[in-house]
Amino acid sequence: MKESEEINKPESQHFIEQAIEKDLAEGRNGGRIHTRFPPEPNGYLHIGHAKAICLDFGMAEKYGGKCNLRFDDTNPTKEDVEYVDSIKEDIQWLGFTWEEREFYASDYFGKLWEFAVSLIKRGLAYVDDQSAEAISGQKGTTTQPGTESPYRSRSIEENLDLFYRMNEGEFEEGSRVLRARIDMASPNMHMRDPIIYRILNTPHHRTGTKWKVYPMYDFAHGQSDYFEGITHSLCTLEFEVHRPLYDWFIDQLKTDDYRPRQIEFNRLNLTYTVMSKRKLLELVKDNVVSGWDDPRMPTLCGLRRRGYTPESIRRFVDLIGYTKVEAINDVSLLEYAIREDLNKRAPRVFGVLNPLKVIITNYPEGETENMEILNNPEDETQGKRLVPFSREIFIEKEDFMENPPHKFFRLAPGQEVRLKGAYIIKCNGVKKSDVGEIEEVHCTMDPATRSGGPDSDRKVKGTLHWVSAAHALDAEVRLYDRLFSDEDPSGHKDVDAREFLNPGSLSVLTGCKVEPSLAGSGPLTRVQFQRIGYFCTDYDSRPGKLVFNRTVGLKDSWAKQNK
RNA sequence: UGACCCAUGGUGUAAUUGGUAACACGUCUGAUUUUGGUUCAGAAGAGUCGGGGUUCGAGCCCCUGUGGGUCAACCA
Repeated sequence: MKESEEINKPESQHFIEQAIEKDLAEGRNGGRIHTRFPPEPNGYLHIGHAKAICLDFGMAEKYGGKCNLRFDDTNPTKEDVEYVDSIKEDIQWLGFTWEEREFYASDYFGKLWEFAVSLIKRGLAYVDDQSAEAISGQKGTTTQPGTESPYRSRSIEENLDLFYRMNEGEFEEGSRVLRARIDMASPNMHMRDPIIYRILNTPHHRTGTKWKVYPMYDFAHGQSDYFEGITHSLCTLEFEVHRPLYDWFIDQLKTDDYRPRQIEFNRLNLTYTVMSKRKLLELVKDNVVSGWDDPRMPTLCGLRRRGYTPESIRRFVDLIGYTKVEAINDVSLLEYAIREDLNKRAPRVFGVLNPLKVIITNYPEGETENMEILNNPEDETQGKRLVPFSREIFIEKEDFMENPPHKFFRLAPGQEVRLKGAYIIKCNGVKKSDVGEIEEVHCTMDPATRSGGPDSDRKVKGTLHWVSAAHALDAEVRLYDRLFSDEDPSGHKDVDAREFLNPGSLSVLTGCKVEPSLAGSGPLTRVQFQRIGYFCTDYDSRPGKLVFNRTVGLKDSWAKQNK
């Protein structure tokens, strides 16, 4: 039955899978599939990278191939080992492995140098002595062809000599570059004699001061693919115009039938979320956030600390798909993915964000009962826990109203509610302070309504969570409205990320009370506080205090109704 | 006033490659429920950017227009 359904409903493939299967069918590259994930170690990975990671590793997995991890470290001025380590950690956290295939573009500096020399010898590259301004001035515009550099037809010997001397440290940064000799009139700007090597005096995090010249992205990426035997070089849409140049270099390099192929897909955009690495770096450097792993950040480590599971992120990526459309994905889909996952795995516990004391006047003073409660009603294998109950408890302030509107199902004078896992109680009155604030709610309980008791199936309008005042643990809770503010920066061009990370998106609640069963729960323990939402214990806890980050809220139709 | 890419419910994707628009999220009902959660049942919502053409038949092919994106870093 199930099988026939699967047969009738074939998995639809995205265009990249189709392209790969076509290549496979045509026997290209000997039927090999080999991809790579090529981050530049200049920042932390964010959820946008997760989309690329899932594709690169996913395609290799699906088609019995391999996926390399390759750090695209051709610009020492921006890169650092700190980032290398975090990137590796995040990929593994997502559940992928590159096995022993950890590579660096800088591994190929020697080969790249030789290839450049070979291009010079073939008259396909030359040293240009002009300034950056002069070169860009000659580039022409998108509608007008460029003009040729006066150095374009230097002799091979002179080019060779100059290129060697560039790498000896004889010339200043910016004084000379090596350019590919292609076509200054090409309608594609990238083909107008692109710069392929520049002089940089910053020491490289891996090769130190060995090199004085460094290859540009276009002169490193495709060749690195070629050196590694990559068959499918998957990248984002903005590299589409680079493809002719990618192919041009491969043409000059290849010696047999093997050739890597670049395929572009749409990058991940999320509503209300700033995704630019440069802007995220600003937030970190200016201490607007506590670090790359601040739970408000869309970085993988930020999401992790916020309580997102790797499964939920992979599921989300799966849901949004791969196309060539510049899409903006709604965060609600991400939130759905984490809710779906946590709903299955997170144990339910009681917690009270804004405590309101309830005194059960007919409950004996000093007595304590341990209520046995299912950790997850949908999954009995998660067991039960004992929650202490006593005369004085806390409930959520929001769960009591002195003058309730119509259809308010919770506690109010004269109204009955069930305390989940315990008794049905009825409110008889309140005690107010001099200024009229409600300090205590006075209730009576019905012993026969204890969970499992004779009258336990009596229907009441609402069920509240609660925490015994004497047993409750202090906690600090951080609520995040969204990753960023209500205004949607994803549609804006050059936004200042700070403007969108408004302080209102984070509120820190102290004086919160949680169930004693939470004592000693380690960092990144994910729980669902009944009626409040899904939370994650933070490793940033201070001694003696439990700190929770809200992962995502519950769907709350009552709140929605009353907006 | 160029090259390349893109256009399907509010959002993201599908459509056996030319056979009469499907799925998920979101939204809205209703039922169950010791979480106003979950689960379950159901509904509304696009006729596929416009205009031509080919065809018995077009979301898929062709032409043309419109709209959007990318490209003129010694960044990746």
